[in-house]
Amino acid sequence: MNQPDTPCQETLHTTASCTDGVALAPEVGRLCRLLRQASMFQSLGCDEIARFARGVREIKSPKGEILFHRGDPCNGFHLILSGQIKLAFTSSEGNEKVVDILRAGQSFGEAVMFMDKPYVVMAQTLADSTLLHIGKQVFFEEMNGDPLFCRKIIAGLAQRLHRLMGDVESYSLRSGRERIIGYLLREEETIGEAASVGRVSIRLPTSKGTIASRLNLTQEHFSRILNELTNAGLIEVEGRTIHIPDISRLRGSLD
Amino acid sequence: MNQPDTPCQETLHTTASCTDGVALAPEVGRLCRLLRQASMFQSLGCDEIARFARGVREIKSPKGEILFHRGDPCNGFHLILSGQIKLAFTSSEGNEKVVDILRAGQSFGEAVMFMDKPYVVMAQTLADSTLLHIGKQVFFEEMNGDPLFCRKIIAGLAQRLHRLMGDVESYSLRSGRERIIGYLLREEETIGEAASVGRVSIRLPTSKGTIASRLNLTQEHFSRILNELTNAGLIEVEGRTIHIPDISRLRGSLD
DNA sequence: CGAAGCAATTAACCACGATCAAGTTAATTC
DNA sequence: GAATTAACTTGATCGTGGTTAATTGCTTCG
Repeated sequence: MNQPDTPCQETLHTTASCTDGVALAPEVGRLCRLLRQASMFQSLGCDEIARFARGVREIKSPKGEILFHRGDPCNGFHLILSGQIKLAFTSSEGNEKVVDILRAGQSFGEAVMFMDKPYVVMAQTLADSTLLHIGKQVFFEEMNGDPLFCRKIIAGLAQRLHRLMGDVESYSLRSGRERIIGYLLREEETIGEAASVGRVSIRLPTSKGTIASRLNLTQEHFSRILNELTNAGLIEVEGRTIHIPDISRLRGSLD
Repeated sequence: MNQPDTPCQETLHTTASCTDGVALAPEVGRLCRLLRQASMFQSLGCDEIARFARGVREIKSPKGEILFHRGDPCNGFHLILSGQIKLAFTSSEGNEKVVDILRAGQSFGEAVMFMDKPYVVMAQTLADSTLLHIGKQVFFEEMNGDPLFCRKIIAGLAQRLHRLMGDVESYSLRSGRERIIGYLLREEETIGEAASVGRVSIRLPTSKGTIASRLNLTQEHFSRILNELTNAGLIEVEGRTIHIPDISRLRGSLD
């Protein structure tokens, strides 16, 4: 189903040491720029970030590649520079449940790293992607002296918990239709411009099947509900693009 | 449905200052003993814990009382000293979904506290309970100078995330029957002695309806499945006590 | 002691959403 | 541009689990 499992990895450290001591500076500058994408690194100075260099490696991964499976040991976490990643459970019967779909700027795997347990989900690229892998060793060392850095990490974990709680809530007390509408509205909020009124369009970030699974629905059921919403005049489907003629009406259809 | 919402609270600080400077010492000793129940405080010395005193208040709450509703502002977190608490979502139609059932030694509300957002769940006592409320102010101050303390908090959050992921997994790819069996096995593990073989008995921590909701089932469905399992000879139900004649057979029935 | 209230069980019925099976686009590859 | 595969849609059918409602203990309380 997927390409063979051979990520083309190369550590930033290696790249730097190939050139020489002097050439380290621009490398650090790049690392600095890249890591700053994650909120937890934003408060750090370039000199502090430089200390991460030896623990960071860059990963370029084509679409469909599996970054890790459930059960694999975890020795760091990932930060997405570009592309798209899905996290998913896979049951013994082969069923798959997508837990999250992540984009550039987001990170994953921290929680597991802090627990010294193997991964509970698998991660797979949904598009050609480049990511950074930050090794747990360096990371832990850097945490020890820096409570502010710790605070950032805590903030990140708390936010993730919050999101997951939202998922649990919608899985357990919202219908499929409600979950889809909620998804569209949220997607519009994050992608679209502020305070959109009236007509807006959303491009789905990946295949409908994957999004369906993310919402705990089968592809078929997802398709049917999209059809219902179309018939109700709430949306117009055009391939991967969803037009919403009147977003406030869609919002209103939730209650 | 419930008693009026008037928790009988009293700050440990107030209690201490009623007596006098000298009487503060034993109070701190008690606080020390109580807080140490939570893993995040275990690494702290009594002198450090003493600094929390002004931010901690003790809450005695009768069964059925609501500690907070969704939407209430959060200015600290709770540690259960005795009793039992449920966390639950409530939908606009009045449906309730129990997210977790917590016992003495466990804490809740940290994640929300770190995010400066209102509660997303409500908390209600399932039995007469006593808890400590630790104010966010003191807590944050104490974190600033103590990376090890931060590490403990991170560990706690990571663990909670892990648990929640387990819930999401079971909600989305296990059947009701599987979830119940899984629950019984986990309950046996935490309550029962190590490596039990053969016949064991479990006393359910609270009403079947509440546990059903925790497992994303209705009370009726829960009852039916318990019946099925009984007919299959896998369990024997005796009120709130579940006897398991052969626990390895129950385990085996999962695949 | 009986009334009231709550927890639990049981049964009949129903619906949401899954499964299975074709069929249709749409995107790749040769 | 035909061939192949993946993504999506549509329809028929089925089943898990929800809904409703009646019944039976089991407390609690007057």
